[in-house]
Amino acid sequence: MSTAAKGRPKSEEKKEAMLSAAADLFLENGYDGVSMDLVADRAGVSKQTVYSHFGNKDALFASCVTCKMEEYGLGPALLDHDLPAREGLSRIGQHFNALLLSPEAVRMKRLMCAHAESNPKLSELFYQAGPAMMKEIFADYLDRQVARGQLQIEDTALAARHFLYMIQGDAHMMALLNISEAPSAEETDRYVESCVELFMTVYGTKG
Amino acid sequence: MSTAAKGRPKSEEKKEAMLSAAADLFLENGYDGVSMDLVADRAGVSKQTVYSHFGNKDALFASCVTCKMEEYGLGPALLDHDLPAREGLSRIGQHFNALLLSPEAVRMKRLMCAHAESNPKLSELFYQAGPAMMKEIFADYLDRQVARGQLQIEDTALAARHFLYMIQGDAHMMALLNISEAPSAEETDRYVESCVELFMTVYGTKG
DNA sequence: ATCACACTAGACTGTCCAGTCTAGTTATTC
DNA sequence: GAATAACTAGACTGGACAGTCTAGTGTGAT
Repeated sequence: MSTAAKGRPKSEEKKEAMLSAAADLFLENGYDGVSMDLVADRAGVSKQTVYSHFGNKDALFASCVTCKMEEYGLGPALLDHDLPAREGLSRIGQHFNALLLSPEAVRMKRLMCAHAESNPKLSELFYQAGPAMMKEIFADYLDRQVARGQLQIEDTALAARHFLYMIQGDAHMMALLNISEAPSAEETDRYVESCVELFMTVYGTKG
Repeated sequence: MSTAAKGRPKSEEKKEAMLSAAADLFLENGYDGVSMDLVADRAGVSKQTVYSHFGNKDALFASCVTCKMEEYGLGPALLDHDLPAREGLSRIGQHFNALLLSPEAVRMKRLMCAHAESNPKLSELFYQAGPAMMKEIFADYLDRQVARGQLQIEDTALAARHFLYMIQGDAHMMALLNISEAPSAEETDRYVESCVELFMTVYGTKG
């Protein structure tokens, strides 16, 4: 039963170097823009080693995505349930926005869109670990605020979508499309605040 | 001055066949997934003719995008300025949503995202002719409704963003990522209506 | 009729790249 | 120290494909 393990074991260190190099390259240059030779080179490893660990390019790509998704999973500690709703929403909105606009997240989304047709499993993975997860976490937050009497919402899942999708707005679209004169951080902040305002008008408790 | 035009002129018909074939192929298979041989074949034309009309693959791609963008430009006739605001918004929202979810629009956006880094000119073209145009048209619509006393809005450009980006929501994200169990048409309709409702709560004139 | 150019069919070049193979080296276990 | 398997360096195969070239055939303007 005990794992036999005769001979030299595969190096976990090298595996990580390969994953990290490959992820960087894929995010920067896209799937087609990266050759296995380049990955091997960048990871300081021979090509054969890449194949011995991952089998083929597709599998390497999939491993990179899975790995990145696990990294992202650790992020939802930024909810402060005890703040007044308006401040809490504002903080969440700003953080969420910053996450969406980070170069890595933007590149990841581009990559997932590009291969959604040819590789729907990966884009589904991305959707579940990203947008769907965020939606769920935020809906829970809203539930708590309703319980605290800070908000008045019938369907918190629906309200969560209203808020999260509204907040993405122009800034996200422009980042995704790499538009040159993107709105400044201040403009984006102000937009987020306007969304919070709007949300509170609709879902805030009166008085 | 008059265009000299000696010899046989280039066939406009063939040019259109090439553009149409290439656009279909690019939208279906992405830039890297299409070879010039395939385009020539599909257009019923020899490869040399493709090169003689477009010079190289990049230029062909650019022509396809420009062409598609011109097609899309003709769409904003669906605004009925005389309807009550609630019905008008509902209609616009539904149309806008249907447009965003059409397979062609989804593929175009994927393509533009994928090449936003390597070809920002094209994605900018897309942004201007697509989202930016829509935003402008819709803000104008809101201005009119404010003038008619149907809505009460300080900043119509801001309100337009609120509405249009909120409305995209999950359905658009899932279409882009090719998620298998997309929401049904009824669910999406209901979501759009909920956005209209929310918008009217904030920006509708009382009583 | 003739010039000029578009067009065709297909061969060809050069490059890139996924994936394999080889021969030798190094680390790990028993 | 012998067996085993990971690893390296680099050559190699085979296929795809952008772009060019050639030689010949339409086709429209003057």
